[in-house]
Amino acid sequence: MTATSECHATDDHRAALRLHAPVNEWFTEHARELPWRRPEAGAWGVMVSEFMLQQTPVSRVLPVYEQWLARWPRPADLAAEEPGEAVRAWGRLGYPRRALRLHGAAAAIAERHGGDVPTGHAQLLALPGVGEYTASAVASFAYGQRHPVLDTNVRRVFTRLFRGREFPPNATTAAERKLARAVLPEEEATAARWAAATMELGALVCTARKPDCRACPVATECAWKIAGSPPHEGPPRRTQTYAGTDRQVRGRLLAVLRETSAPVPKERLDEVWHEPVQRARALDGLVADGLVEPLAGGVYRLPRSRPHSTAR
DNA sequence: TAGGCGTGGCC
DNA sequence: TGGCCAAGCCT
Repeated sequence: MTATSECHATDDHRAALRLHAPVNEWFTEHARELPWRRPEAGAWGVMVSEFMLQQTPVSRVLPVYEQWLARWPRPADLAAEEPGEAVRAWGRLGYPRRALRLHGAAAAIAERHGGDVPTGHAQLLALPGVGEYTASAVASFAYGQRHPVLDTNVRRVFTRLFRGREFPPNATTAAERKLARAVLPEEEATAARWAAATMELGALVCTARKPDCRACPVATECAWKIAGSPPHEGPPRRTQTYAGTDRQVRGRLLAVLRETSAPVPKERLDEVWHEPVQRARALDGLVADGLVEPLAGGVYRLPRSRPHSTAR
């Protein structure tokens, strides 16, 4: 570690001290009322919401979240269910492997943690589908712990505020983690609130396309705004193609199976895509992922057997 | 570590 | 219109 970078972190830390109060006060004033922020949501509600919100907008999560919590109010309720039912209830949220992983996480919680969402960051991280972000988010939002929470919103806010650039790098860097830790409030409850507040600021004000700097509580401190809001430089931001990809085929195949409780003959699945090689590859991929269960006689259904070990 | 993995709304 | 974007994870 060079002296220069140590100094940089210290400078960031000093700069951040002036930001904690205005950002957290802005959050008090402007935070959206979301069901997983209600006290009665509990840690399980927080965890379910975090899985569903991975790469998926709040507006589309809301109805599915309500149905999910009503049907499976505790981890053990979901764990006792067929994994295919989790995939079905996932509906059109996208990335259905998340449904399978949430089911696996519920099973692990039931088996390893007595049915209660664990409080330790390492225990959370060991659950299927829980990465660095989700473990920190659950520990922070559900249990009020002090963790750097680096999601796409926070990365963008910090990049603008402290680095003077419009967008963060494609992949999260060690420098970003260091920065997030350096600017984290010392006091536990303040840090947990800061995590939620910086995320909300990124979601509502410091947005990717049209940041509303007039509404920003720390606009006068923002390095990017002070620099004249220079446009993004460097490598183009990673974007995803979809039309014509295996993902689109997988989506169509799974949509058929979600809507049918009885096993579906392969001929019915063949109707969703014209190109046989890609169609077969997509179906094989779904089977390999445990999202589809092949039965004897060329029929398919959502998985009944436990597809994955809950160990990790 | 780059790339696979859904879906839909927005401008 | 179509590229961009949305509270990532996993290999």
